[in-house]
Amino acid sequence: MPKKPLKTTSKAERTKKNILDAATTEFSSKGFDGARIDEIAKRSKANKSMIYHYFDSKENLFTAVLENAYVGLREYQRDLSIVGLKPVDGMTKLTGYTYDAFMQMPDLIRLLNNENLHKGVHLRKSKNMREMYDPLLVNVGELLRHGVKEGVFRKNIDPVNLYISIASLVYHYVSNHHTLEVAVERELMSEERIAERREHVIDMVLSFCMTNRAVSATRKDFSNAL
Amino acid sequence: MPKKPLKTTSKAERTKKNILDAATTEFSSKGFDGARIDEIAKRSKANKSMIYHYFDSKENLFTAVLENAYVGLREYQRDLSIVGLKPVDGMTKLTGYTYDAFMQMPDLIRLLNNENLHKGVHLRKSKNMREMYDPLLVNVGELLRHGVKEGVFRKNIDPVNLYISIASLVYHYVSNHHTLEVAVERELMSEERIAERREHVIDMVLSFCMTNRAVSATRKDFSNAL
Amino acid sequence: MPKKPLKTTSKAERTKKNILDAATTEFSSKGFDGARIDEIAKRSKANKSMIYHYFDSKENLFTAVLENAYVGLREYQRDLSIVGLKPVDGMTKLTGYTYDAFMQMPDLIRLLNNENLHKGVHLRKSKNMREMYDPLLVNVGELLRHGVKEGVFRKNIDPVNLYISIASLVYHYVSNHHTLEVAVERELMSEERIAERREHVIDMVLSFCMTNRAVSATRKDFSNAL
Amino acid sequence: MPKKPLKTTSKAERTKKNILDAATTEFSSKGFDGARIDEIAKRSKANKSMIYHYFDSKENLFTAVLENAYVGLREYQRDLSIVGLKPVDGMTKLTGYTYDAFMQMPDLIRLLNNENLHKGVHLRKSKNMREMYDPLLVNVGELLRHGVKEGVFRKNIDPVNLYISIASLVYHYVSNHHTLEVAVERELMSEERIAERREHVIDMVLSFCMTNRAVSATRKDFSNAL
DNA sequence: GATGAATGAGGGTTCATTCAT
DNA sequence: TATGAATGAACCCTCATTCAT
Repeated sequence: MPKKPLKTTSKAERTKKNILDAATTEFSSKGFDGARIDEIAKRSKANKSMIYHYFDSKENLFTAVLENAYVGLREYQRDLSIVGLKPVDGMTKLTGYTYDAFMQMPDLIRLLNNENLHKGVHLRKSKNMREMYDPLLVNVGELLRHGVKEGVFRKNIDPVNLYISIASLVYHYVSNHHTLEVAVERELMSEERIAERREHVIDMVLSFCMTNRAVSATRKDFSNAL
Repeated sequence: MPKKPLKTTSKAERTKKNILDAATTEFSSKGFDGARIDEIAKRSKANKSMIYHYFDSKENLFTAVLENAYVGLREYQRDLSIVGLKPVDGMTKLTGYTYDAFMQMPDLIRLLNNENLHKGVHLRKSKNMREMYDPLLVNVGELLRHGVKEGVFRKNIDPVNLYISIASLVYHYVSNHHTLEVAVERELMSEERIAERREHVIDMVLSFCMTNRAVSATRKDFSNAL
Repeated sequence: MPKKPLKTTSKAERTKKNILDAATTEFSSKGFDGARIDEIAKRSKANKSMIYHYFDSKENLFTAVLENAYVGLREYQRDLSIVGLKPVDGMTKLTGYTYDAFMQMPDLIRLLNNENLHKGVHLRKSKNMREMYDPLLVNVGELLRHGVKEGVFRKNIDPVNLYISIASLVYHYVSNHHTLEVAVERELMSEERIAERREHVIDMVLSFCMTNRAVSATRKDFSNAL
Repeated sequence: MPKKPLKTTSKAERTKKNILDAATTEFSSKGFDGARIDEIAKRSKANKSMIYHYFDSKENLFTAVLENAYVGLREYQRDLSIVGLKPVDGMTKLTGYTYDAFMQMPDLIRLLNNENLHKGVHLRKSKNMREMYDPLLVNVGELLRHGVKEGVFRKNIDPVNLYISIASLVYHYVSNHHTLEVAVERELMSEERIAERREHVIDMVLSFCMTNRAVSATRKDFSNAL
């Protein structure tokens, strides 16, 4: 008779997980420098020393958090299947899916912003992350090639820049909505606005890629917006 | 013969300016929480107490820095004239100009990221900044209207979302290039890449706005990019 | 056999106690504003952070010190028994005992002076202290009533004012002896003077209360004192 | 023809006076360590450097303030005349007058408390103050002698201790009313209470001095006070 | 005599990290 | 593996004092 049940996460692992979760919340809401180990300990109900036992230092903990969040994104992205779709449908789905992904992961966005503030040191240090290719990037390339072959997408589109643009259009809206709201004097995170933005981004990406753009018939009239 | 030269900024003002400059560097490179008052003092060659004499608190100093950088951007933007230009030329110039502006102001971008981490509290608190409308936003609206009237731009484009998109395409590249570089395994801030990106962004904006897109004939061939 | 000895105060409690003791010395000798946390840390051999760990702030530490000293006084006072004594004897004992108490607690006196400088904010904030009635006050009332009933004490004496007077006669001598010494050009804290003062205070209180004052036959001759 | 009018306080003197007044307020309300030079400068509308010009240091300024307040008290006391009064009337007047004096000078009381906290260093250092004899002390001695000669006052009363007692009964009430109020749960500084206390103190002093005490017929009934 | 700018030591407080059990 | 106590460097901020004009 085994002492430990097989399929159980050990107490140790649970503690570690709790710490990681608490750290994710703390780091993403306060940034690396604003985050407090004490707070992470309190929130994870772990003893402070445990954090050092498992993660050695604040820096390492941050890296672990970042890695973890990154994996989450990649996993989310890998759930998307565009096989068998026509290029336009694929691009639409891909863009929308990416949009949804980031909308659901504001934590990751804040972590990445922080990482950029620190010039990407943690990301660069982590072998895991460097080796984790981005499915979005691969998919964009794939779709572009298909689309070009079928004549629906323009030639000469740099997939890397397109990838960056899709990410930009999606990411920036979540990342900077606080300051954007002040500039545009409009609330941006209401359900309606979020849906509108989704349409807009897809429209933008397709307009850019397609040789003949089919304008959505259902589009709202913005002629009096400003 | 006057004792004092006429065009002298007072010593006090110079000190204040030095502090503000040093603080801009420090805050934008380390973020609010990572920034050190001691470092600002050292860099500005001012005594630490002077900082408090002129700015009362770290928080206030940050607000002053943000405000100052914001004003810089607005002034830069106001130098742009699109009067008399055709809509397409205007939009091209506007987008390119915005791109250049942000490329030259990485500090501001980091400050804004930080401000978003803190949910925009400083920005919202500052009456000055809230009242400073964004020329880009106004110009985008203007251009869209003209373009629609002349039949070169699509109807039904939301100027606010377009404004956000232009900002996104430009801002994100500067803001997140460290993490993007890891993802796309490409160096992004070389002169060549920066120029390429500029083209790309303009292309994207025009593709989106125009009814009949004129594809740039000189566009590079990216078919083997990935 | 138990691993831990039974009567051990935990290490934490000992540290806390050390801090409180050191703080009492520091606050009572320098006042709230003159007291230095660094000094308290040094004297208590505790790390400065421990002070904040246990007491949160200088203000709270002061309150704790005051409370602690107050409790000390009340405990001292509660040791006094006047049951069964005749009113005059009781009043004599009570006054003398109070005198002795304050003589032994110059720290408390300085703390109270400081508290009065700060308008009693700490005292008023502390529920504990507000609820701690003063045995002296109760006893004075009791004795007066008995004495009046037995005809040895005058009617119409306000116990509150009498209480205050006893406290005044005792307290002021300890509290202000430095300036008094300059005014009267007499050293006041010698054993002899202290004893003399004790007699004087008791005499004063009795003179005030009694209907027929019995003049002490052994009283010194002061006719050439000045 | 003189440049300066003779009987005018010069601007310099006025500045000095303003500083002294502001310093008195500041020191008496915050104590030596709690007082702020900046605050004194602001309140006196003098430049901070002027304070150092006239008074050299915070310490010296405090001494000047104390000296000044002391002189005020002495001057007040010197206005009292008891010549020609019968001993009992004289003692009554003297005590009442002292009571009134202290009631009007809470600032001085706080300064003296502070001085005692600092063990009287400033007072002892000031030759002026050490040489300023206390009229109260002289008068007490005088009255006692007359009273004894006329047979209305007891022999064997130590004038120094009596002097201290009168001061105690008066001073403590003003000095410690904040903490006393908490202890006796009674508001102490209302006009009525102040008047009551005055009666009480006089009664106490006379009871102590007189051979045959005449009990005031108008005395309130306190038998239910507690 | 008066002003405004500057100085530097140090004050209260925080926080990542380690030690002892 | 886990706990609680302790550490020490450093952080933001204050304040008495001085300098230059």
